[in-house]
Amino acid sequence: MPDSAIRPRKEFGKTIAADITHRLREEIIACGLAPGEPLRFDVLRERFGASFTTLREALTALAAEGLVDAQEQRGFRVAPVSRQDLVEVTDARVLIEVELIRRSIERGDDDWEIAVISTLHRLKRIEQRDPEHPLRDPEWKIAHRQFHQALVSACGSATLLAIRAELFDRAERYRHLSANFRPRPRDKAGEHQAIMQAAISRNADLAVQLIEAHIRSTSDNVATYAGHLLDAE
Amino acid sequence: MPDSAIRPRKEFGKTIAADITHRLREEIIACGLAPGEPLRFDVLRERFGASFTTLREALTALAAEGLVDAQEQRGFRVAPVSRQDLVEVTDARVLIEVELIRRSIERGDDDWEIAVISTLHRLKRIEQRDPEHPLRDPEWKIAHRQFHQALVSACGSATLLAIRAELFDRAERYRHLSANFRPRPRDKAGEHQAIMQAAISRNADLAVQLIEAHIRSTSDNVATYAGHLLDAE
DNA sequence: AACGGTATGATTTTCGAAAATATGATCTGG
DNA sequence: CCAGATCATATTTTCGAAAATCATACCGTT
Repeated sequence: MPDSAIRPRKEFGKTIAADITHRLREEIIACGLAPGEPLRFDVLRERFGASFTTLREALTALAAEGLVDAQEQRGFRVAPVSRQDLVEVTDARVLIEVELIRRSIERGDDDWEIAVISTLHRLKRIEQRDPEHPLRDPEWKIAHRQFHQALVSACGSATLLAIRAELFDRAERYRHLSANFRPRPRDKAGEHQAIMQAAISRNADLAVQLIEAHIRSTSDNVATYAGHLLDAE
Repeated sequence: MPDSAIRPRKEFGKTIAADITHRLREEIIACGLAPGEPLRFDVLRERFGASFTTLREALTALAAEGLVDAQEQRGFRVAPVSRQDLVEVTDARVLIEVELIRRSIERGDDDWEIAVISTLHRLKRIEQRDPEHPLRDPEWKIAHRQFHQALVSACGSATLLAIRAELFDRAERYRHLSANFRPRPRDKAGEHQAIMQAAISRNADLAVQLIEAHIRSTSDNVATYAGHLLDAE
């Protein structure tokens, strides 16, 4: 008999701290918490319904991921954004993602091909349904993330995948930052399609070239349309 | 008047949590806490003199760095070691360090050259003094770390430097693991000297080649002399 | 004896109060 | 009127007790 008739305290079998970490991460990436904004415990306590120490644990984890800035004895704040940081994240992503694509193309088996094709398929479906503002659609965000994840998933290095994931999150925050000012999304569907085809046909050089262009053009877009937000800090 | 006549509660103006994080990191790297060993709070509480939540915060931070393994609802343990992990860390280090050396050689100014030369000088001094078991000498460890840090310090990317630092720590733990079984340290002094010269003379290709060989041979050494520790887990 | 379920003890996880520290306002002497 | 010290308030940081969860030994049934 389910005596938890009142309500489930946490999302899923995890700890509350892990749950809060996840929710805070999403909120920071989506810029629901603005870059540089102070993260006061009273406010967080009310918003997330957890105690001081649990929140502190979550913030510490996010600080290690580069999404939160811990200022000793003076609390936490959302990691600030800057042109320099955007350039660094972009460069690091290119360096690592290019390497992982190469390895995945070399090592990927049938399951990998299936994952790449099916995640792209789902992404295109969602884009057809509502082609207007993809970043505002949580489903699109997840599908987009999963497609790029699938591309590199066969690289064979959990270590590099973890690093890649952190950089992807940091980059996604910048995309959100510019989403409100960008007039209209460019033709991402075509780019994704081309990347998929290059990967599946094991054309590593082409895939690498396309991925690098994809990452850099996204970054340029952010710099163009959110530039005024990057200098102010 | 120093009324803290009893004793200073923490290392330095930092928070206790940050201090514990630092001490725990050092201890794990030095294998004072063995790979895979459970990290029970009662034990840690006694050893480090901090409360549950403070320790929890430190462990969470180290989990994000890959030195601690967090098992939901079942506590923490020192991150296990394995051949696979050693290979991953080595590969990731080569990928990143090679890139950072290139950038540093391209961008490094006079101060960078001075830092490289002087950190190597100090390292050699310490090696002369006691050439036997360098890893057991805390001063050698610090000097060694600072030399390698100096080499890449001019790369211009704080993001990549942070990633590099984490990987360096994880690799250093493997070095400690094999230190007890390695008959005698190979000629690291010569290797460091050659790397320094290649860097200062701006011979990027040579420096990259030497660094890669340096990293890989260290890793091979670990696999050879600590192999029996890597399969057991 | 083997199996499944239950109670017991050990351990982790969470909480809110209390201590420590920073921030900001007020006062004093120059 | 300004600079520096002093106090009051706001906020973070730390603590140990209490709740939740997991591991294990025990017991009854087949």
